[in-house]
Amino acid sequence: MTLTQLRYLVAIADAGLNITLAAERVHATQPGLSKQLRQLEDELGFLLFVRKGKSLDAVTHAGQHVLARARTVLGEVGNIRSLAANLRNEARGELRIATTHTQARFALPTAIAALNTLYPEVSVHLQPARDAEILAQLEAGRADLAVISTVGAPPSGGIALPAYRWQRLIVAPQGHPLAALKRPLTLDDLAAHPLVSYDSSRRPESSLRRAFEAVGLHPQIAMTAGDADLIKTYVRAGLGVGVLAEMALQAEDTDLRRLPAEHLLPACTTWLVLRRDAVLREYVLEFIARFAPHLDRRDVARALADAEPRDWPAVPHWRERSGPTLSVAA
Amino acid sequence: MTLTQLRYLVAIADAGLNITLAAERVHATQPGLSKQLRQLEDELGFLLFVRKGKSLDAVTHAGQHVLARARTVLGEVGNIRSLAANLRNEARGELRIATTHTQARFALPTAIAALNTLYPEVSVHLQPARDAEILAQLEAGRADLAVISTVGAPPSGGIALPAYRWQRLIVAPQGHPLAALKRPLTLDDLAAHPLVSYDSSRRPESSLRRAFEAVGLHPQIAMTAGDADLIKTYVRAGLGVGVLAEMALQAEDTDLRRLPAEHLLPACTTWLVLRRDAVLREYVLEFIARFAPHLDRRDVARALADAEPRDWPAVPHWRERSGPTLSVAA
DNA sequence: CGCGTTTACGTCGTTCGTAACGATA
DNA sequence: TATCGTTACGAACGACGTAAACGCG
Repeated sequence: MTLTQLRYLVAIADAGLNITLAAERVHATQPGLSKQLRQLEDELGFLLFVRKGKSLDAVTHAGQHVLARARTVLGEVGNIRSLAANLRNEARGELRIATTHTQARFALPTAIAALNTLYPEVSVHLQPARDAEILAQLEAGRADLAVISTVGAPPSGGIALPAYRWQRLIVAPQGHPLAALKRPLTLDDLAAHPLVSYDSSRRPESSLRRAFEAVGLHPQIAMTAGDADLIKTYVRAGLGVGVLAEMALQAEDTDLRRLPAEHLLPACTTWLVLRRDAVLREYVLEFIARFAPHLDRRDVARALADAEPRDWPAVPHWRERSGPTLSVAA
Repeated sequence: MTLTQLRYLVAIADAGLNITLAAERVHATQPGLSKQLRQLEDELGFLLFVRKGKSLDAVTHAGQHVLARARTVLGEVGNIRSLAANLRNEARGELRIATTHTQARFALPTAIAALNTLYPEVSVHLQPARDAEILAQLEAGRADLAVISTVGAPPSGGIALPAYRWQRLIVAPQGHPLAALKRPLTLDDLAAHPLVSYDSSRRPESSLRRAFEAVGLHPQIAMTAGDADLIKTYVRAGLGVGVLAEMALQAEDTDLRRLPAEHLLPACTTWLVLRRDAVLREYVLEFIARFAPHLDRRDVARALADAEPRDWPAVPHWRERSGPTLSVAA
């Protein structure tokens, strides 16, 4: 068993059992991977993949276990490398962030821009994914950092640092009946119109649905998208009333009427999630400091060491996020 | 970085920084280890050991971290190998048990003998150590299993399975004043005589000392040993009154008078401690089933998966440990 | 017929052991 | 002087890439 074999193994798994694709990703040739895989299987004495003809068809049950172990092995090897790179003050590296489209588009840019000026040799890789996949990406080692939002408790499966809190906004095109309301919006008002919101509100446990169901209402969700820009587009097209994150409404969206919904929908918290036992490169700490400036660097280090959540300083609201970091944006 | 390099690295650390000794243990040559170590250091870009002249003098601060990571890497690689060996129904293997002399001498033999008849090709390796070291051995991966006793809570740092409970006995030579007592023994009686007991009772937190100090007494400990046989020998020689585990007094010790001490000293629990996330070979589960027959095999598997202690069935007392397994002894 | 995997083969790099050297106590 | 680590060298192994063959859709 060699580290190369394990690396090839997870590359094949991550490439969807396509050896040729996996070979490209690890900068090696396809026969090389095939051979190493076979050797590993020979040494272990059982098949890691089920073959259908010549192709790989599925991961064996035993293969699942081996894969999981292999991932932690490679993770720890990566940790050793990070440790070394930190000691060496190595400026190059990469930062893979798994997150939602909303965060990537509206919340992360300033912090990433700031990071880029400080560490121009660090290549940032944003991996947009659906909520459920984000933490899986993190745990599988395909991301160094996850940025994800919840309504209540922090996400489990990693070390969660609270970044900021935010509210949802209701947006309607000018001239829409709701836009002309003189009184505060109610859930009944909303339930009377088709809604346009995020894909995640399709899930029955979504906080949007639950807010309605708590008072016996059933929202009519006309359409969902993963992307706030799409939501805004369809709201403009008159498809319905938009429900989206306040970060997603920018200064130039003057044609949309923004209706506060703090009194209707619970606040969300956006979390930075790190793998347990991960050694972070210096620039990752720098990024965290930019993205969540209210967190003391030592608090972050402690959270990583203790591997247990602790009491954090008050989490700022999105609107309160201070100017200095914002002005760094290119 | 290769697995070989990491294996050599921890071998050198475990050999007390003696490369020659480490080379023997990994069945390789000394120049080979030297070279691999240097290559690893070159790749990481810093020294793992501080050199004094040509010899290794200490582990670098960074080296400590790398060592810890390397151990978990090798542990996971071992887990993969165990997984494979289990699937293959491999009968060969080794079982390294870190434990105290008392357990090794009086509690483990029947279970080990039973294991040996079932799995003659498994070589059992007993590693006697002092209490504090035992769990360290386990966590460093130098043992597969720890057997250790506590008075109260289970030991932390691994998954603890309760094996059995036991009491301490007071032993005195025939003719000793205490041996002639007609009434139950008191702590005052004991405090009046020099005691001979285990090394662990030297520690101020030892349950023996605390039992005395709770009533304002200070025992006079004449001598300690790690070894019950030594304690018995010195009790016979008249050095003092012995305080030892009930398992240590056997049928042939007719010349010693045994005085119950349940009412004076708290009961002890002996635990089987496993590493978290360890893949156990089949024969280890078999051994556990022999040594702690009251534990359901599925409970053990669950405890390993959940990694959290749960409620165990009633833990038997040493005297109640059933006959069937005892009769298997060779 | 194209895509993807396996097989075959030649080259290169690396590891490993032996042997000699060097330093340290 | 004995012990332990380093350097040097040669042999053998193993990994890798190229090229061709094989199956499958």
